[in-house]
Amino acid sequence: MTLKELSDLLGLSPTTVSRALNGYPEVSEATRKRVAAAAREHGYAPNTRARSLATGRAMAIGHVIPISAKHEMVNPVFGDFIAGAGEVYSRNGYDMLLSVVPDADEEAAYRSFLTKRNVDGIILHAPTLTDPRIPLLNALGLPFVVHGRSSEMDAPYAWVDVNNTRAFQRATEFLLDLGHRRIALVNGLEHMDFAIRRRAGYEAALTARGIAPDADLMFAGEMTEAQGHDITRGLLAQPHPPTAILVSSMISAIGVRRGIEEMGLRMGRDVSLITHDDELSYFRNGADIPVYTATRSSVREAGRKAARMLVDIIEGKDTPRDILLEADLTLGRSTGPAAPLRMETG
Amino acid sequence: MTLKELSDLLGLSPTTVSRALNGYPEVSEATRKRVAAAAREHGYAPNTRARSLATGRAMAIGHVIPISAKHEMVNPVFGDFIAGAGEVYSRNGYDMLLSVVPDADEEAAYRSFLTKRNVDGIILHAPTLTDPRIPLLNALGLPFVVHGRSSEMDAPYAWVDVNNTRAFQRATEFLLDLGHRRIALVNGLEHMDFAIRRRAGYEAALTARGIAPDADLMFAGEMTEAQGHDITRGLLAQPHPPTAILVSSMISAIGVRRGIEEMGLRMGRDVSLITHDDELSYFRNGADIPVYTATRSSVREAGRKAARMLVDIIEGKDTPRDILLEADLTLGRSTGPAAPLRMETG
DNA sequence: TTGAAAGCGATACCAC
DNA sequence: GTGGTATCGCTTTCAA
Repeated sequence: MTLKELSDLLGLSPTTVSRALNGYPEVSEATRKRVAAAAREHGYAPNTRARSLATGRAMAIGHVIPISAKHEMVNPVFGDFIAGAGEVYSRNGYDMLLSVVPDADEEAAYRSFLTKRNVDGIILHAPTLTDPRIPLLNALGLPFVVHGRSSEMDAPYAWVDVNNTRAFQRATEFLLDLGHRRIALVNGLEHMDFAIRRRAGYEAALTARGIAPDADLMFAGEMTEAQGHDITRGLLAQPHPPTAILVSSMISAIGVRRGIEEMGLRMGRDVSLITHDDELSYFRNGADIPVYTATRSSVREAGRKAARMLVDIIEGKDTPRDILLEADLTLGRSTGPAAPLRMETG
Repeated sequence: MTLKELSDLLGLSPTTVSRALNGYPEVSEATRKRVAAAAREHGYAPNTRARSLATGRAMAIGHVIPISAKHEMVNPVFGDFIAGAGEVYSRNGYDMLLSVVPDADEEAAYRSFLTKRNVDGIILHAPTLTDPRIPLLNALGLPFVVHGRSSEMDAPYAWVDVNNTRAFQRATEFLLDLGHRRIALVNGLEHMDFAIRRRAGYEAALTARGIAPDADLMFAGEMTEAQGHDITRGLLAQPHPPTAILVSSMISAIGVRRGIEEMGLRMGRDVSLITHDDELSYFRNGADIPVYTATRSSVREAGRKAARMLVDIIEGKDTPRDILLEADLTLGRSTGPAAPLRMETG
């Protein structure tokens, strides 16, 4: 069913039917009702391509998911972010275009979005400390919102981020409060902005208590099961192993747990663990003090916020240009008795 | 830069330029070279929307990601599947359209793809035992490939699946070989086809050894951290707890591990664990016998295969209509000494 | 309040 | 081997 067919059916011109359906004011209420009814009855929906050819708007938003050429693994938080963004898009009539590219080909992907004109804007994922994609997109004139920040980039850009620094600072403080002194950090690759911030939070907490960050306890790498596993085995084989481990990713944490198990150690007694984006990562001590890190639900919320921001920018609406989400674990779900992250005092 | 502008520049007609760019045979080699050079130089790329309006083909493929209305969680395997599919699409000039919808609205999403005509085909995710979307898509006449199967559906359809039955049968046999007799199953929701198959494999292995499947050890639910956690705490509090747990999902397994830790038990001694889609899930006994389950890499491979199949179907090429992948853990990565999944004999 | 007609940017048929 | 032109389905200006 096309607009023309529908209008023939109604004995109206395509013009009028189009106006009725798109809420133009000059159509009489009676006509509008009649048109809407017929459209519904015959299951009419405008052809997206024809519409966007006519309007010059694609009604689609692009997400470029960079995947590591080495490990070919997709960070699972993308799934949650995208789910959040998708909600907002569908409510606003936008499609979501996903482009999965090896990290090297990213620039080509953006240019292709521009030249093919199939998106009205894009969401930038996984920004580095000084991300070259930001000036690129600014130069291309394609509206965009960054999921995360690019701290050393001075060009202005819109962003949505969780407070990584604070999350890791709080988590570290919490472990310190329990009496831990040797706390390891299993982090993402440190050209990533989020990883830098996480380490900064971790170091700030240590330093504030007069503990010098120990390079032997700090690790950065791609967040895979194998990474967590290998690092943990190495750590726990040291003469002075850490008593607690702070892990940047749910996936790495799987490996960390495996490593601890393989060494025959017991969680919460021999070693304690805080994971950043695990939905179950609520850790409480006896006094019910929450630790702040990001859960998968909060990533989803970030997706919603970023999509909202981008849609507003595209449509010329007034909108804040940056949002910092406090990823508060009190949002997390708490079932049954909590595991103590205790420090052995014996 | 549009086709018209480019052709004016070259002193040719848009027709000729279009033909040159699209590899039509009647263009002279000289012209083709000249056109290609000019196109490259001026960064010309055809407007996707105009092209697909003219050809009637969208050059895009839709994925509908259903999210549970209750938990709002996205199964992380989608990320891996989509990464695999994305590779194939971009190599073949297709875009990927993602539609994230609450499971209730799925049918509307398909119809909307059809009426808006913005995809040439779709990938169906997470099929149930008799999935109503299959006859729906058949009726709509939209080409599709199912990621998984719908066992009790008799209509023909194309699919790509991992061998869930065999994976769980092998994993169970492996635990039985180690001496385990009380093996729990933490499964996905059992209206899902994959969950039914996994249970079937598990039960087949038990039955073959003369062990009657015990309903008290079998659980089905949404695969979240909380699910694994809650079930595990319940299981381990029983008078006769299982000595091993077979878990359908990496995410549930995070909760299972938490549960085991919280009960103060030791992995591999008090309880053993096999997880289905964890990249580190290579488990070996002393004799280096691999256990077959699906890793994230194999899901990615499934994504590639499904995309390839769908593209071939859309383009009218000859292609197999079903592929069963053996998800072989020997594909998995093996670092360091493996953890024994031993059975205590004391 | 409604309609006719000109694009939007490509492809494809038909002449030459 | 090349070019003119209708066409895809819609929006939008201009007239009525």
